Amino acid sequence: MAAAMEEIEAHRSGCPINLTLEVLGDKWSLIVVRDMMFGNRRHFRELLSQNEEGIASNILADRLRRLLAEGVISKEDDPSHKQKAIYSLTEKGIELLPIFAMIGAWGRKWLPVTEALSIRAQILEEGGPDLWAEFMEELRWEHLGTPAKPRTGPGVRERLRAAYEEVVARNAAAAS
Amino acid sequence: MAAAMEEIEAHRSGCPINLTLEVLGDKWSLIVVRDMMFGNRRHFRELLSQNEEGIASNILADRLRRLLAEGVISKEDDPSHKQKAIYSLTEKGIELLPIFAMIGAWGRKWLPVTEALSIRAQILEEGGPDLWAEFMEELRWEHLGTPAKPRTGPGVRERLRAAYEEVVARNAAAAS
DNA sequence: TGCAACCAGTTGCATAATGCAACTAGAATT
DNA sequence: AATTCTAGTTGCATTATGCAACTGGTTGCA
Repeated sequence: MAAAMEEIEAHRSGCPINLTLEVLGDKWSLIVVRDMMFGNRRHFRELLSQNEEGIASNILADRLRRLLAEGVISKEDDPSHKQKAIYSLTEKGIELLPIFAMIGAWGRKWLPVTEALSIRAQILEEGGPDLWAEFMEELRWEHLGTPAKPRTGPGVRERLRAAYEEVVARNAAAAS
Repeated sequence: MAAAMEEIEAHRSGCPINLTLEVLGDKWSLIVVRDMMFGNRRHFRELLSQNEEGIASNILADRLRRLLAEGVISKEDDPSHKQKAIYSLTEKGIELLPIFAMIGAWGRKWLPVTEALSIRAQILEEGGPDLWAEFMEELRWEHLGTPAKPRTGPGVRERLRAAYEEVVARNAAAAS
């Protein structure tokens, strides 16, 4: 009863949009998940140093802590290095992919995106729910250790990465 | 040139997800848009008093100002009342609907939502892109003044509202 | 004409979140 | 033994949020 009351009073409302914003409604949480999902960053230092937006280490530590508490990500020891922690997406985190796809599509249409950084969003938008499902299966294999189906050719993330590299290379050539 | 530099330096990165978070990445902006979209709140006092989460007037004023500056909403005088302002969604704002649908679906699956406040998300999820398109057409008519197609029966928002009322009534009956 | 209710906010102040730079402490590498 | 790599922490300044009271004007009604 007391626990139930606390549960109720801990939230502004039981609206799914509000509850989602209570978990992810800030400027950094989804950036961290994005880097894990699309950039395959699994360690603290990768998330910190390779982050495009320049997240600060204390903010990153705080967000990892919160996402962990919310069950969006999980954390385990890296057997190859006693000090290394491996962060993984949970099923709850993996299922954020359709939200990213929609946000990416909206941002690409209405905001001043750069070509290189929005090519992934474009591919994800054009691929539609089938591609999202394929990517989510790939993420389950990588992050949850579920058995992977036999696949021919590169995975979704690899295709997204290759498209990104291609744009970067093309722009570099055009600038010279 | 200087303006272009400012444009570039004003953003953390040109990633569509990041740019979207710069506009909507806080705990209140999407709540305000949600109330305009699903609750048909068009005046300051409606948004303030009927808000489920208890938004404060200074926060509401600030968010309306920002959303206006970002072009997500528009503002005009109410001809029937000199002091009344009417807030409307722009096309940019209306096209947030698929994001709301995805966020609603995720929140409904993973967070402690209440039945009454999540029935709309359920209907929107079950209706899929066709229902979203129908709702967006309705919003264009209401907010942008585009000519409405002839329609038989209640609109999408009305159906969502009726479903909500039904759950509330059923729960009230069950509690007595 | 006067008064209450309504309108869109603003103001002041306390608390919380963010951002930056430097720093810690243990583990692996050379 | 020294350097580098690991995941963070700490202190401090700035900014955002939240609450409650308040403002200046408008409208409706007696």
